[in-house]
Amino acid sequence: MDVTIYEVAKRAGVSIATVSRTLRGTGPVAARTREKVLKAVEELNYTPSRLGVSLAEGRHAANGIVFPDLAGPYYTEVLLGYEEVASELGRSVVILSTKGRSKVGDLVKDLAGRVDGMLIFGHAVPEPLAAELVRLGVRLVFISRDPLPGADTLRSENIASARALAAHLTGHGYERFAFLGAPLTSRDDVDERWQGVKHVLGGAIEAVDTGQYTVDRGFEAARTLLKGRNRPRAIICSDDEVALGALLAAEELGLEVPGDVAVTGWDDIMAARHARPALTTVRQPMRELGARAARALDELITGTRDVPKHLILTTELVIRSSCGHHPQEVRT
Amino acid sequence: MDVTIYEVAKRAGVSIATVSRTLRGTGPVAARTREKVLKAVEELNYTPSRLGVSLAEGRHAANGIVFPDLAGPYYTEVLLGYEEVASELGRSVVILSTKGRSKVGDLVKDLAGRVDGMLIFGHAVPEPLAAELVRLGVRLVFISRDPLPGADTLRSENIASARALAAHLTGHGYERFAFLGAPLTSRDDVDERWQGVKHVLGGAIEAVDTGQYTVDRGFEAARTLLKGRNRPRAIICSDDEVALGALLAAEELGLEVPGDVAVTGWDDIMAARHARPALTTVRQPMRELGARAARALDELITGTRDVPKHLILTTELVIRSSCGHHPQEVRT
DNA sequence: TCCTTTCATGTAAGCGCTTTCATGATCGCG
DNA sequence: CGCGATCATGAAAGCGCTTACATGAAAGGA
Repeated sequence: MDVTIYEVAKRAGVSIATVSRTLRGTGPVAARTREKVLKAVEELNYTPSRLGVSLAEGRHAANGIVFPDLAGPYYTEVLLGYEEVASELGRSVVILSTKGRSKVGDLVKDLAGRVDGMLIFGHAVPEPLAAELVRLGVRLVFISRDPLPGADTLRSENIASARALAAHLTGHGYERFAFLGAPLTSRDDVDERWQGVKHVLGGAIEAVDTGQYTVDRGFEAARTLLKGRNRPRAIICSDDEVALGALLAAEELGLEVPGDVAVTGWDDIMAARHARPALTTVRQPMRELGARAARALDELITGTRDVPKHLILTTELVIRSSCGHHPQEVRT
Repeated sequence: MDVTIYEVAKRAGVSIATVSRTLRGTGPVAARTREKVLKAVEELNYTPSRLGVSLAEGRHAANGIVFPDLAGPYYTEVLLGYEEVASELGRSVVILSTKGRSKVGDLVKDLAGRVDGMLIFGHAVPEPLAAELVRLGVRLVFISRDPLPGADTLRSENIASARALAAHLTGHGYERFAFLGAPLTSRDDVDERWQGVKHVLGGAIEAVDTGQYTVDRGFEAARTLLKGRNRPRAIICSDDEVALGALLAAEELGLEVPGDVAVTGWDDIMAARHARPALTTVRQPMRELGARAARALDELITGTRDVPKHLILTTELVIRSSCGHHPQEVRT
């Protein structure tokens, strides 16, 4: 990768401006000259340096994405949608995970210096840093976060689907509930889910902290809960991973799901579909989230739009067997 | 992000060389001068342009990764391990998916121009392009691919674990087998798995094509197979996703796993653990693969090593309930 | 034939940063 | 006191590329 435009120009017997014009199609080039240039390019196997192009153009042709941790299918699916659209738009995707990293501020700013804009997940970046990035004029789209002045936000709908989920469970006749995976911050996705189910179930539901939204933490908290004196008839979990943990706990304690205790999740990840019983959950349009984020960012980067936008994508209740028996069981 | 080193230099009343020296610690700077520079940096909120630094240094401080498609937990886990080590080494990670993309060659070369080296999965990149990248001097590590002159390769062990898996199944007394998910290319991971089990089972096993290694394809092929006249007693699957499809097929046909038909997978993804029955599989050290790839690439990039290396990481047979009953069942 | 327009091409100035080398000042040693 | 070494700093040259603007040639129209 050591050939420069100067060598191509010399071999073709033209100026570097003509080489650039030929390759980029930005100006007139005589047919014969064009042939000479393309021949030299081929012989020398020349590919323009991304660095040189980006510096000269003043743009990186790249998008950043910052997430707390890629572990968990939710983030992966969003990344997939994001990368696909970014690539269609001619941009690379540079990733950064912040979990367990020191000097997050430096890492994020370094990333900002490499890309034309960034997608940031919820609270992967602390509030003061988020505000600073906005102030610095970085083009930003936040996912699953309250609207922030100067940046786009994008999230999935939580409250209505949480209400629908809770209503569905009451339709099974259950009267005592627990919400596993209490919200860690206010106004984030999980808090909205909690608010939604609490709206329907009121005093019939209590929130139980898991600390993190992982299978292991879900398992531990559910085991403690199910061994207690006040065992809920149904456990509504913050997300599918916590729900998978709850399924494991029920299994270990010899409890039937949904016969003894119903369990629901959120996200509709692969493992939720393949668990037995298959999890009733709420499907998030994760790829769509990523794709929409990439398009929103494109508008900001190209200057097509400079007024921040706040989008909410719909979610969908997915009824499977973990919440209870249904008169007409369908294949999951 | 518009502040340049010239503005900092002007405000501090020094040259840009002194600003650079101060920030990078590459040469002597008087204490008083240093204070003036740092003050200016703080007041102007200056962060060096990644582009400028990279062009001047002649290095990108970034690693690339090319995969066929991120869908499926296998790739995600590798990416996690890779990104973590790359970040420790002060490098960003730029991702590229090649599935369904036209002009893969251009995309990959563009990526090569943005990074100091790349990790490429198996056959995400066609053979001629792989050879061309090597010829161009790109620092490369391939995962799950036969040794290629001039590049590192890294893979998980397949044959020995496949043999162990097949031997375990014969220990259950089964005599008729199918291998679901026939190899698409020779000498790749799946081919090695097939060779391993065939070595043990010989004429007692036949390979069945799925076309792709997905749940849906596994489901279709397994349904056809299990409805046929020559139903195997055990299905060894190329990977966990195909195996999950086979579980679904058995379920739909009212067959008990492992009572009527045993099923095994490969990878040990989350969904394999949470399926019921939980899948017997072979655990790939996916994160370790990614981490090792990042370290190998670092050696090539820094020039610590310039002789290609070929590594094989061990895999581990994980016995769960899908292969048959065991005298001492353990929690999965 | 002359003038205007269009095509084609090259020169030069950046884009933002790093670093080599030259220079001046100061300090220490003989 | 003079010389050599060390410290501190700035000027200049790139790193690889894009593109505005100037210039010459050719073509077309009056």
